[in-house]
Amino acid sequence: MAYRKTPAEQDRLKAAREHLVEQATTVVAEVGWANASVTVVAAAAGMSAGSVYQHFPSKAALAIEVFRRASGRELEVLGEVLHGGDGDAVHRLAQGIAVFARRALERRGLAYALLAAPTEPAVGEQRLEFRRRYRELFAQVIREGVAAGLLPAQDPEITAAALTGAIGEVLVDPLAAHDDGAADALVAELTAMSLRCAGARVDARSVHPGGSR
Amino acid sequence: MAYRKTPAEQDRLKAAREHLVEQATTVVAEVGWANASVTVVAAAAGMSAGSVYQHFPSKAALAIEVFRRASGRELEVLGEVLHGGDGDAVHRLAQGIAVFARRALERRGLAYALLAAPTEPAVGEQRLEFRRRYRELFAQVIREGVAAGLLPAQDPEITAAALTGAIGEVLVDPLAAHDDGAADALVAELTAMSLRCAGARVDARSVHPGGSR
DNA sequence: TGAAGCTCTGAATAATGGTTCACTTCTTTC
DNA sequence: GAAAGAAGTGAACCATTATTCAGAGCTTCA
Repeated sequence: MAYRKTPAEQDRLKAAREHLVEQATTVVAEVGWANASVTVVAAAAGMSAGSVYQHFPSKAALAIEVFRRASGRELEVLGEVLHGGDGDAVHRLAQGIAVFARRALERRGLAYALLAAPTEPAVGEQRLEFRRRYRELFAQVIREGVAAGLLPAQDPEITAAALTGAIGEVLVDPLAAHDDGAADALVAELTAMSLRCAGARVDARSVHPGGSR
Repeated sequence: MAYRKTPAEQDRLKAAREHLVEQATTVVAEVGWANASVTVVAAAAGMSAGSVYQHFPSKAALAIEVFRRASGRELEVLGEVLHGGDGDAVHRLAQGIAVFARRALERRGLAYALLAAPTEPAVGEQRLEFRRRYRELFAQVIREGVAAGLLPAQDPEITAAALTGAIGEVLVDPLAAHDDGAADALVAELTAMSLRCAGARVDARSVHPGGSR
């Protein structure tokens, strides 16, 4: 046997795969899923179409990886703020929504691709899956808030679903727009609305539209 | 000249077109946009694939017609309840949401296709367009409610967008599910949540989960 | 250095599904 | 009933793209 993959070679492959995923993410953020063909994505990553299949068994698999990574990051950040943050449940809820919205508005192309852009069924399923997870995160905080007497009795799953949908819908237009006027006002209004939605007594003081992460 | 389209013949053509649109709607409701190929839809309407092009210049045009009609009906019903209904703005808002949700739950397949099922870009654009219109309907009632002192100061456009997204997201799972358990509870909870969202003081008495239209 | 075995390439292939079109069938009118 | 012209048919056509694969070029190791 005259050839065996050396560790360095393995690293190189892994790095190439990484680079491919990153570039694919960029392409998707720029032109949307529909226009991100294998050839275009491969070219952006500086490789040929055929090489993509060295790293992924199909285009769908690559698309899923791109989606999961990007969405996973957001989910993680949201989870940290909602459950690892400080303050009571309502405060954390407000913070979480504000952080989420801000991050989205800072990466419009990507956020739009993840939230709304038309895509192949495989990615659509991921979207549903991740929405379910966002919902679960929200539901936990809401349950906590209800238990602490900060929020009125309600079905936390429904409010959580509503928040997930509401945030997405409120952001869609601003994300598609080209100017980013009034991002602060938007975030403040969205947060206030979300708190009402959950039944928190509106207390503008508990919201700090500042720090964007 | 030995042939001229007779009125009866024109009617027959119009009826055929009508039938095509209706059957296409049924097919879409049953199998989703993705599986509603021209051949399948044509077969359902009892005609050949080629004949579809007698009535529509392209598959996309037919899909758009199907979407606009079905969504248009819902928009109309919602508009009637929101603006033509009786009671104050808050009451009408609650009624509108309840009616919308109920109608969706009674036509799950169609509602799912209109609200969430993956589809070609042309229909996706229609979806955005119609969501904008739903939003506008909600925004008007909310403005009215604010003006009447029934709702707190807020950006009606944002709350309206939020309601649009929230209702859709809350319904997605139940629409996809096969049992229709607890539809009443769902509608009641959704309505209450929506009212909180708009900032109405929750008054369960103002909601009548009854009559489904 | 050279054999072995890998990665990379990109043109060829395959599959899907909308669209066309030569032909058949039906309607109208004289 | 026959000519003129429209509607209907469905198999062939076409466009688009994901996927494959034979060959070129590297990397490893004796």
